[in-house]
Amino acid sequence: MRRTEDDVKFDLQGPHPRGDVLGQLHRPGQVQVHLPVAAHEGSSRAHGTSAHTLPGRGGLMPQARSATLAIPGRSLRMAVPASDIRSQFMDFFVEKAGHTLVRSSPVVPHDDPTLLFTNAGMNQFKDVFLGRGTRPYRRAVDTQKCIRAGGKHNDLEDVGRDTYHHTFFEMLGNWSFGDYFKQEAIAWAFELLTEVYGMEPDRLHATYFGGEESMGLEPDLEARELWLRHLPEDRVLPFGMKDNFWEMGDTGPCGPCSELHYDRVGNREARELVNADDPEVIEIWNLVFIQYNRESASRLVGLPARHVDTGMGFERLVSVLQGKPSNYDTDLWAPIFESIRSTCDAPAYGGSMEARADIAYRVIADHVRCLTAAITDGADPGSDGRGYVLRRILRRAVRHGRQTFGVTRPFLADLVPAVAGSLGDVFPEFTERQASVMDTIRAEEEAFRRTLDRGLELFDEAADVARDRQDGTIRGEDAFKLHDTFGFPIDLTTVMAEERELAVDLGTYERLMEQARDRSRSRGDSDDPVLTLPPDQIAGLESRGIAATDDEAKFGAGPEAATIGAIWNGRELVERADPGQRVALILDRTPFYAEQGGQVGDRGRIHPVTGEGTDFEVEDTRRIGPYVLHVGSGTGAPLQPGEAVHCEVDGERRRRTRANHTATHLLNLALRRRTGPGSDQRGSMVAPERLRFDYSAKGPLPREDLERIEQDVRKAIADGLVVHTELVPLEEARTINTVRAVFGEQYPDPVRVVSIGPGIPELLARPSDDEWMDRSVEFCGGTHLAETGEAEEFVLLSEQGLAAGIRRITAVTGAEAREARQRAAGIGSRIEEAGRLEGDRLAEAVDQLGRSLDSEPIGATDRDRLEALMQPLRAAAKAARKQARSASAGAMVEQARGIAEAATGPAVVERMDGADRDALFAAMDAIRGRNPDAAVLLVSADEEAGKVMIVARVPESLIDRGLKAGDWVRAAAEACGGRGGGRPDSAQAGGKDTSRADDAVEAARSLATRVLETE
RNA sequence: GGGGCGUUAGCUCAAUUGGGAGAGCACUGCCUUUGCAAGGCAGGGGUUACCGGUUCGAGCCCGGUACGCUCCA
Repeated sequence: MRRTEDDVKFDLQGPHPRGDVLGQLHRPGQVQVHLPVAAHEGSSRAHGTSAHTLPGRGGLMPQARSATLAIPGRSLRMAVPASDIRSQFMDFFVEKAGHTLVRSSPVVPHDDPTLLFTNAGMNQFKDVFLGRGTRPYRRAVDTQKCIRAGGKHNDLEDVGRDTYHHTFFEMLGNWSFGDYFKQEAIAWAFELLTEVYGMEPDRLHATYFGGEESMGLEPDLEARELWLRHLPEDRVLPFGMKDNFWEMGDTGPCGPCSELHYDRVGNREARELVNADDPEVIEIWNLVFIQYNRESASRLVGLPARHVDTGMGFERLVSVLQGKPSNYDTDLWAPIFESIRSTCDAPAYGGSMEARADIAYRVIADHVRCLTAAITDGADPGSDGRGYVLRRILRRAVRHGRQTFGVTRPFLADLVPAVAGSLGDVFPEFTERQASVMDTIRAEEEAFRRTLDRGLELFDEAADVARDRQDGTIRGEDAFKLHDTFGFPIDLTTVMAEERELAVDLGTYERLMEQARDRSRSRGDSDDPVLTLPPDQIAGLESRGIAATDDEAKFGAGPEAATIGAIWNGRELVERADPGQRVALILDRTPFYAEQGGQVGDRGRIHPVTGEGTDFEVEDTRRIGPYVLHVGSGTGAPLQPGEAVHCEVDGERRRRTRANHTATHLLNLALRRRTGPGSDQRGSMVAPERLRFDYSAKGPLPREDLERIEQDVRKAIADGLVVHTELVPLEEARTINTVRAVFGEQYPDPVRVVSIGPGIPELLARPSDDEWMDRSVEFCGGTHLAETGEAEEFVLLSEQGLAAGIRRITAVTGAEAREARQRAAGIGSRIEEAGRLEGDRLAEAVDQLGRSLDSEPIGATDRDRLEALMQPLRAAAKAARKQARSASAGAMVEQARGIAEAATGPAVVERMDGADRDALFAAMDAIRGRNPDAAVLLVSADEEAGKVMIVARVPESLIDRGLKAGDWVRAAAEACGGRGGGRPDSAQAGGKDTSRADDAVEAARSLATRVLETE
C-alpha cells in the first residue's frame, strides 16, 4: 500500500503535544514529519496488550498512539523512543505473523568454544541450521545481545571514530525454521519498515544475489521478483558473492541473501551509492535465505528444510527512525552520556567526529555497555581469551577518561547504572547483576591503576634516557618493553611522549613487536588432531549416511555390541585401522561416556565380535557434533568400517568417576548451605582420581566453613541417599526451586534432572516446597552413583584462588580419600615424635616434616591443623639452629682472640676447624679488630661435608704491597684441591680435600711471605 | 596455546662481573621531649616463592614448579 498521498510537510512550532519529542530538527524551527496512516489502521487491529511483550513493557505501538494525536489528514514522523522501536519489531512479528518471542541468548556463548562472544543473532540457532537441534516453534523473533570485539568480527578499533561501530549492539531478527521463506520474509520486511516504521519507500534499495557462474550459482531471481512488487526496477540491484551470499563456514548451510539499504538524504538518485561505503546510504536489514548445504568447495546440495535468518542492527535502525546522523545521537546513548558528563565532570557532548572529548564520550559509552553486557553474562576481565579482550576494552575506556577528562580515580563502574537504566527493561539481568558487575569493574580499574603506576616509572626512566640523547626520541626497545611487560599500549606511550615533547622510535618498536609475534607463533603446537573432527568431515560423514552415534547406553555402561561406522586418523577418514595406529572409531551406538559437562571421557576396550586377537584400547572418548569418537589404538588384526564389535567400558575407572561426580553435586549443595546464593558454579572437572569445582566468591573460605562443608558431604555419604535421574520437560524442571543451573548454560529440552534424596515425581508434585532448598537437584548429563554410600569417604584437598573472584576446590573420594586421611594421621604422629627432639635432630625433623606437608596430598583441613601443630616446632628448630650458630661463632671468636694475641708479622694464617662461614668471618673480624693492619686468612676443614673453607681479608696497605686476597685464597685452595677468588680486599675459596688443609695453610703462609718480602 | 617480566624483613623496595643479605617505614626496649605524623640510641625480624643443577662459593647463572603481571594467537 502506498501512502505518499498522506504525506504532508509542515512547520512545527513550539513544544510538541506529546512533550517527549526526541527528534532532531532538520532545519531550525522545522521538523520533517509524515504519518503512516495505513500502518496505523493496520496495526490498531493487530496490536493490543500482549503476553508476548518484553519484560517490563506493557503498552504497544506508541507510534500508532501518537499518530492518533496528530492532526487528521497530516502525517507526523516524530522521534519515537528506541524502546518503542524495539517493541514494535517484536509485536509486528508476534501479532502479525505468529512468531514466538525468544529471549536473547547470553553474550558469552558457554556452549560454543569456537566463539569468543555471541556476534550474530543466529548463534543461538546454529544447531537448528546445522540440523542437529530443534525448537518447539518454527517462527521466532528476538533481539540478540551481540559483541563484536576480539574475534573474526572485530569492531574495537573503529569505535569512537565514526558514527556507527559498536563493540556491543542489539541485533533484531525474525527467523523461520523450515517454515516460511522468501515471499513472506520480504513482504513483512517491507511492510514493517514502510508501514509500521513509516520509512519513505523512495529511500529504500533492495539488493539480491546476482549469481556466480564459476561456482555454478544461479542469480536469485525469485528474490528480485518479490522486491519488484514493492520497489521500482532501478532500486532492486544485483550483487556478488561477497555482499549477497551467506556462508556459515567452509561447509555447511548457506544461501543467497537480500539486503535493504536506506538513503539518509532522500529525494535523489542514490543507487550508485549502495554497497559503496557511503555513510549516507547504509545497509539496515539483511535477509538470509538458507537453501543449500555446502558439502565441499565445489558441491552444493539443496536443503529439504529451508530457513530464514534476518538481522537488523538496532542502534542503526533507531538512528534512521529518529532522523539522527549518528547512532550516538539517539536516546539509547543520552542517559549514558549524561552519566559520563556528571561522573567525569566533562564538557557537554558536542557530536564532533574530530574533537577528542567527543571521541572519548563515544568510546567510554560504547565500552561500558559492552563490559556491562559481558560481565553480566558471566565473563570476567582476565589475561587470556575473552577475558583479555574485556581487559583491553576496559583499559581503553579508562585511558580515555584519564587522558581526555583527567579522571584518575575509578569511574567506569559508576556508569553501569546508566546502562542498566537504559537497557534493564529489555534485559532484566542488567539490573539484577548490576552490583556485582560494578564490583568487578571497579576491581579491574584498580588493578589497571597499579599497572599504570609501575609502567610510569619505567616510562620516566626511558624519557630521561631520551632527553639525554641528542635526538629526544624514546628508544623502540623501551616502548616495546612498556607494551610487552607493563601493558602500555603504544598510543599511550606516544601521547605521553608528546606531552614531554619527545618522539618515539616506532620503527624499532614495530620490528620488535613483529619478532615477538613470530616467537609466540612459531612454537604453537596444535591440538591432538585425532581428538577432533573438522566441520567438513562431519558434513562428509553425514552425506555418506553415517548415522549420529546413539549413546543412550552410556548410563548403563554394560558391554554392548556395535558396528564400526567410520575410522578417523586425524587427517582423513580411512578404510582400515592398522595395529598400533592411533585412530578414532565412530560407532553406530556406544556405552562409552564422551567428555561432557566436566566429566572426563571413558576408557575401555573394543574388539571384533568374531575375530580373536584384535584388542582396541580406548584411551579417551569425545563427542564432536553428532558423533562419538573412541580414540586409541589396537593390537592384532586391523579394524574396518562395517565390522561388528563388542564394547567394554573400563568399569573400575567409571565407578570412581561416578563417585566423584555425585560428590561434586553434594559439594555444590554444601557450599551453597555455607556461603549462600552468592557462589555460582563456574565450572567443574570430574575425573576418576579427583574432582575440581570452580565457583565465584569474594574471597577464600574460612577454615571453619571448609570443615563444615567437608562434614556435610561426609554426612550425606554416610546417610546412603538414593540418587534419582529422570528426563523432565525443561519448563517444568525449572520450576523446582532449588535448581541452580550453571550460569549462562543452555540446556536441552527435555533436561536430565539428577536429584540426591527426594524422588523426582515428588519434586515435581510440589516444585516450590522449601524443603527442596536443602536438597541437591541439578541439571546434569553425567553418570552418578546409585546411592551416595558408594562414595565411601570424602576429603577436601585444597581451596585456592583461580582468578579474581573465582575459587577452586579439589577433592577426592573412596580409596584416595582414605589414603589422604591415613597420610595426614601419619604426619601427625611424626610431628608428635619430633616434639620430643632437640637441637640438630629437631631441626632436621622439622625440615623433613615441612617437605612432607608441602608435597604429600592430604586434606585441606588436616593440613591446616598440622600446620598449626608445626608452628611451635618450627620456632623451636629455628631457635636451636640460631643458638648453635651463635655458640659456634662465640667459640670461634674466643679462639680467634688467642690467635690475635699471639699474632706476629703482617699476615696471619691459621686453621680453625668446625666453623661455618659466619663463624669464620666473626673470628676473622675479631683478629682484625686487634690487628687492624694485618692481612688475615683462615682455613676451616669440615670432615663431615668433605670440604675446606678459606676466607681472607687484606688491608689497603698490604694490597699496595702486592698481596691480593683473591690470589691469596686461590693459592691456598689449590693446595687442597679447590678453587676460589674474590676482590683484592676480601675473598673466599674452598677446597675438597680436608686431609690437605694444612697444605693450604702452608701455601698461604709461603705466598704471603714471598710477596711481602720481595718488596 | 605460546612468549616476556616479576616473586628478597610485616609493608615499599635496594644489592656492581657470582664473593659477608641491606635501606626506609612499621615493631620492641631505652633515652630525650608535657601533648599533635617529634628526635636520638639500641634491638628483634630473612629457608632471597618452591624443587633441582652448575660452582670452592648462587638473591644473582641454568632447568623445572607455583603464584602474579603482561603481550601475542
